[in-house]
Amino acid sequence: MARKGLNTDRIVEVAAELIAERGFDQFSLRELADRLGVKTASLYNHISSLSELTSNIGQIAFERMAGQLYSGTEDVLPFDTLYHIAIGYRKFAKQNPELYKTIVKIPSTGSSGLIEKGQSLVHNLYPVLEACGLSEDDIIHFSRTIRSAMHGFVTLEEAGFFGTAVDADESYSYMVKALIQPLKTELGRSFLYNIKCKGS
Amino acid sequence: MARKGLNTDRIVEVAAELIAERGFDQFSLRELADRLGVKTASLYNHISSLSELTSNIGQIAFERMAGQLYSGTEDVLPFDTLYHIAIGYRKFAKQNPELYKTIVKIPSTGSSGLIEKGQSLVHNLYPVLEACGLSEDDIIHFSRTIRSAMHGFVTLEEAGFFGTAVDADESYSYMVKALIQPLKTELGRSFLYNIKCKGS
DNA sequence: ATAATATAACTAATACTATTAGTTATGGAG
DNA sequence: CTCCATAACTAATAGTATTAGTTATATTAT
Repeated sequence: MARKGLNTDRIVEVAAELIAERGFDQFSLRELADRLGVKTASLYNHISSLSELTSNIGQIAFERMAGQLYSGTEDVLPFDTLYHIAIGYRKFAKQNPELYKTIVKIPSTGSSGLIEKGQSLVHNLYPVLEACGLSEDDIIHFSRTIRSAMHGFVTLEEAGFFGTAVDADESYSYMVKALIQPLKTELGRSFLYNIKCKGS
Repeated sequence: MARKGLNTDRIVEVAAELIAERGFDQFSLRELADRLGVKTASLYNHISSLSELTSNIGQIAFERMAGQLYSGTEDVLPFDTLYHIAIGYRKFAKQNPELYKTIVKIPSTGSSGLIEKGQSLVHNLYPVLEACGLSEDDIIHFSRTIRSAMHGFVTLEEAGFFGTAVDADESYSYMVKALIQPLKTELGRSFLYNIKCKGS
């Protein structure tokens, strides 16, 4: 009964480790407790439920992603930040498929912490988009667009919805450029504004 | 012990109904069996496992979506098919959130039936894209791009990742046009080809 | 029409799951 | 050194999917 010095952070950390190793679908509190050298019920002194724990794991997944996305981002030319984020996003998802799956499969509790961390992933886009002369609303629209595209792509790819006939790397590159390229030229931006001014 | 005339199709149908009503996370074989007036174990005469059942539900979700997407698509001008599919996709996802969630949360078995039905959702795009003069590869790239964008958008929106400050309808409209509009003009298409010819 | 066979639905049991209540022992604060 | 909070425990509950084995029914062949 000696105390193991357990705390919430350590539990979340080891849980993430376990999910990364064995897969989200295989994860259970029993296995987690085993690895922590403790009985299952003891976890409840530090967490309130499995779904809360899952949400916390999703949050640290986002945090790690953000860390990886923004490391060495200072050297990079402002505009290339867009590409940097887009490429890094999929890279992380491919390197940590089970962790990313956790985000996808989180029960719909609408955890505000998770949502904030998810949104902050593309925060570095904003100054660049401002510099392009996009309005506040357009910045939101574009941000949602590229997040949707990135998230949708890695999700569909991981789930096997893309065939193998055509290289997925190329498709991703195509998609990212189709979204970003127009921002780079006066011509493309006028295109965007045109879109904005037209009715639905 | 009188036979209830049960079969796999009916089970899947009622399961989908149950998920639509009570939510994917609340779904269980017990509740399903109850509604079918049968004991849980009896279901196994018709299905082989829960995950197989879930995959089947995902398939009929895709089928219904395709049905809704392509109903009255003959009247529509060829090019507007693109918009028609994009708008219909999100419309279905919003009308059947729990059913769509099923697709998202399906265990990663890589069911080939599911994958085919998912891919066929955008099949009607192909002739239109061909008519635009896109190469075979570009058609695949574009198809993956718009599927990613649509799927990502409805998933993130449903999960609450978009704030309420800016209307999501507008964002979706923005996204769809940003992807499709370039195909409509010689200028935009040359833009696309340009993208294709450049290295990554 | 009757007998044989396949199988739908059943009961009962297994092995898991998360979660809660109540107990014991430990580490730190006063 | 004592008190108190609480970490870790044991034991139990209610739920899950799944399997094995039994019984009755419906269909098929004779």
